[in-house]
Amino acid sequence: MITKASPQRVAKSPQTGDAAVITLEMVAQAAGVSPSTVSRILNGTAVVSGLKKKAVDDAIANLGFVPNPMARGLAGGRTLSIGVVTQAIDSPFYGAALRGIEDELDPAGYSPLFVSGHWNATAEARCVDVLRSRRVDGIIVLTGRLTDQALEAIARSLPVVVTGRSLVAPGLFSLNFDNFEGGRLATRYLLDLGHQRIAFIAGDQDHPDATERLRGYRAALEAAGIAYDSGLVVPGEYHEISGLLAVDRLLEARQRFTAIFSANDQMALGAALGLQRRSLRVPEDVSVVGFDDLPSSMYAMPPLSTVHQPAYEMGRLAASAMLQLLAGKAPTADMPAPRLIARESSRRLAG
Amino acid sequence: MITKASPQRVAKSPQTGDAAVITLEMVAQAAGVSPSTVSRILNGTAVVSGLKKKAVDDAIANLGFVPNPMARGLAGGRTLSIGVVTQAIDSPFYGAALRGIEDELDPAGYSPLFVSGHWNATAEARCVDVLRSRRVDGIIVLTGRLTDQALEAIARSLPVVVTGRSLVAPGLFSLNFDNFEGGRLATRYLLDLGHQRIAFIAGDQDHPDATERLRGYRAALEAAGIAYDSGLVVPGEYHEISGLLAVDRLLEARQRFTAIFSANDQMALGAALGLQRRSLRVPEDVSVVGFDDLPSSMYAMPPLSTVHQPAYEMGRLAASAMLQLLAGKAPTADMPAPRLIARESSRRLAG
DNA sequence: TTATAGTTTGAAAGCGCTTTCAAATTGTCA
DNA sequence: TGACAATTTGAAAGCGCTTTCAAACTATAA
Repeated sequence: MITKASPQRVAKSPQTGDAAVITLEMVAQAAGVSPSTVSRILNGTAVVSGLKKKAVDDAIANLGFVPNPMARGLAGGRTLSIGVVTQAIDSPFYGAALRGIEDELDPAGYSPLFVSGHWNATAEARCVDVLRSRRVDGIIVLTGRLTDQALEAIARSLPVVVTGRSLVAPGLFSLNFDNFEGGRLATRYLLDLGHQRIAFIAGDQDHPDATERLRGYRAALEAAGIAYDSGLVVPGEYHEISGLLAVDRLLEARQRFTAIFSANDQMALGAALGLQRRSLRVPEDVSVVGFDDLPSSMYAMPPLSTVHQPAYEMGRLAASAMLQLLAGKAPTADMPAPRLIARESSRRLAG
Repeated sequence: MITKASPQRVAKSPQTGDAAVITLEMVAQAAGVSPSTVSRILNGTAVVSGLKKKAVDDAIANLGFVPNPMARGLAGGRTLSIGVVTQAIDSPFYGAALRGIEDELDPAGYSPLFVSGHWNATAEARCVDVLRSRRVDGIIVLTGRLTDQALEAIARSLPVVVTGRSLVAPGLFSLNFDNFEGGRLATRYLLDLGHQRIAFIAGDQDHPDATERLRGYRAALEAAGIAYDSGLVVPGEYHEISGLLAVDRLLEARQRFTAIFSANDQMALGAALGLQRRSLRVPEDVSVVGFDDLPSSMYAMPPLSTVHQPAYEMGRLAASAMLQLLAGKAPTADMPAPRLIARESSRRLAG
């Protein structure tokens, strides 16, 4: 009589050369203990006598046992995976954050599960549902457009870490960069260089970070006794093209300005290109300062002065906060303060 | 007597408002059939009478049932997740590919699991082990440094799709971009513009794609009857800084050249900066052509001429090939041919 | 010494699903 | 109409782990 083979039986691990699919039960047998004991040792759930512990550890090492996360998840309710709702996985800014998350989660045995929300509340909600259906142990939300209430609701069933806003709720930790201070810093830097007419290319005003940066711009102006001129502020969408268009608008409106502060680097780069198209040199004719300090900004032409936003660090902090949340502790992470990086796209106003 | 609550019981889905954790068994009960029948309908494993099917579908919809992937994975041996070994999740090039993968996998109900190999064979092997321990259904390897044999070995236990090389093996599909043709195209473009002394900034020579691009460069020169001059070829590491350093080296060696072809955009941008530092204008004094066509290259200063490499498309194709592999079909995907994108960083040689 | 409390350990019951196997149902042909 | 094959369905056995519960053992007190 022929019995059908069990489906998808993994043969051999080509890397390690170990035999296939070692189960906890096999470890138990090899160590001469019960499966419960092996599980306890694996999870540190209970005290086990030194002798048995050693026997089990040896068996695990010898057999090359790797616990099956599926089974663990099913039985224990933990999947050792963390959902990450990002906005655009291919954005230079979020990319760095994702790497930070990965680097922090990996040593703890957790794996990130990235999903892209595309700056869209509906899509983000769907992402959360996907993550929930995958039974992630927690969710990290990188900024995004979900409402605070929606986040609080998620936090009722799952630990949540969110960046880009300040929110206090049970089961939720938020990690906010001081965008106001960053905006203020950049503007004051330009003021200190003697610039008085500083244009501002704003980000999407639905975003708290964009509005905060604008607020910082205004605050610095005010502190310097310079009246706010709404004609110098043009809206943007955080993409290069917005920066280019913004310059066109400013120039067509015949605005006078000697410097541009852009709410992010991508728009700053677009603005630089727009200026060059109009035969205005950076920084000789117009100084440009960005925000974010993307890795490539250092190599832009000219290298871009900008407010450094520690995306990688932010990812690490978010992940570490999540780990603390999962451990039942109250996270303590705090974002570093904004720093201005002066490069060649800005200079002292001549005359 | 007090019984402890089961651990981590999810309360309510805040998004949908549905009651918590509907199981297949509850669906079966609601529809008045056995769990087996529900499973069969879910997976299309067997024919089920129209009546029962309708009852089950209704029950699923009413209860808002979402199958638990853990349980599915445990029982069925499928996890509906695909491991993706990428090199740097925050690289502009790979970012686009990852998005392509995500976009293609998502509608099929699969989730990608991204891990970064950091251009390091050992790290990549570890990544594969992590993915295997997570019981992914297949692995997509984006280029990387694993040997062909290592990949073939993995393919013996798991379907594999690999980009950046041409490899034929059972259970494995490879998707290669024609880097040779790309290199040839860029070089010929420059030759057609009248350039004769064209410097080449090479990528890491351990990479087939880098060596292929170099080969294309040489082939174009040869076809034009121009002798290959190794003094015009400088090594690089695919990062901006390499481009900058390469220009320094060329200039310090007093090489004459009117154009630079860089094996990727990042180095091209670095080179442009290096040229500017030496008071050489792009494109007036030196034409620059890159490779990749990163999204930001369009907004570089000046906008960079480059060989378009369809990273997003590549991701989609890789994912779609994986889906076909999983369905037991032989994938048919093929990469689009290289295209040259002429922008402002290159121009006809004057005189 | 025996009774009692405190520890370590194992047996066994799930977690939510898939899949086998056999039973029940339906259809077909003599 | 009965005998048999073909089809649809359900019962039950896992998948590999965690966790409860109670048994077995050890230490302490009377």
